[in-house]
Amino acid sequence: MHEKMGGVECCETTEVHENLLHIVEETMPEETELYDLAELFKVFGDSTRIRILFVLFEAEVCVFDLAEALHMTQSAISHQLRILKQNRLIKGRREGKHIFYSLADDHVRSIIAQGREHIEED
Amino acid sequence: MHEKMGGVECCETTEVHENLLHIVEETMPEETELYDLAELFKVFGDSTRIRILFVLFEAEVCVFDLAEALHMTQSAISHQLRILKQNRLIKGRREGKHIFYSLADDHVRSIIAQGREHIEED
DNA sequence: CAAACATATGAATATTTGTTCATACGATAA
DNA sequence: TTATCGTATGAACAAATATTCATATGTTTG
Repeated sequence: MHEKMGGVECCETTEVHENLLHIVEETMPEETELYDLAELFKVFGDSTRIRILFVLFEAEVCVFDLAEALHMTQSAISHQLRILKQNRLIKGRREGKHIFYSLADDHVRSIIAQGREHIEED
Repeated sequence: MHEKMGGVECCETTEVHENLLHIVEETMPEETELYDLAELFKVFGDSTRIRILFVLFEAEVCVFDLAEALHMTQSAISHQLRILKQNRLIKGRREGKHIFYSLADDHVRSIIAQGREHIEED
């Protein structure tokens, strides 16, 4: 009887499968939200961007100073700022020739804080 | 006088730079922690792994059932489980031929929750 | 023991991604 | 306006990564 599932043999009963599939169907976010979530965390998944965020934790800083503080090219920083801005992690404010960047909201702080907590476990 | 900074001309005074560099030096985590942080978030930065985690939010599940629930190859799932396990986001428990996977701790839940909150802003 | 099942893993491939280089854009000052 | 400064951006290249395929490992059953 079990072999009639199309070769599927894993686990004891088919009930478990149906139950799981049902629960997954109910609680799994929509395809677009899953994609956006992954996209968001991808932004945090680069040490250069993380370092930029740590600087912006302390002050509102222009591109040039960010580049200097992190010992990186203005272009490299600018490219990363663009990604951070697109994902609404930071925002830019123009003041003459400068553009000063700062955190967009406090989720950035709490997400990174949670990450640090996880890492600092033994 | 400003030109003597080695061509550096940005921003009004050199004080700002020194101040920023000092603050950054004080508050920036160590190189290894920054790398580990980025590495952790990189793990969340893939929709397949996110989907696996959402399944494990609901139940302890074996590899085969995960593959079935997510309509993916056993091999693809296994590769991703390895990454999740290496970063201590999940843990495996052997029971006969099966290996049941579950969340390692609650940081996983809260990190993803924070991510969803950020996304669900207008 | 051999056979079957559940899972893991190495190699190969296609795609994604971060940095560099050159250049363009926008604002200000002369 | 022209020159200069601060920033943005497109193309190119190298490095990282997710999936597939084939195969190996480990466990149970006959």
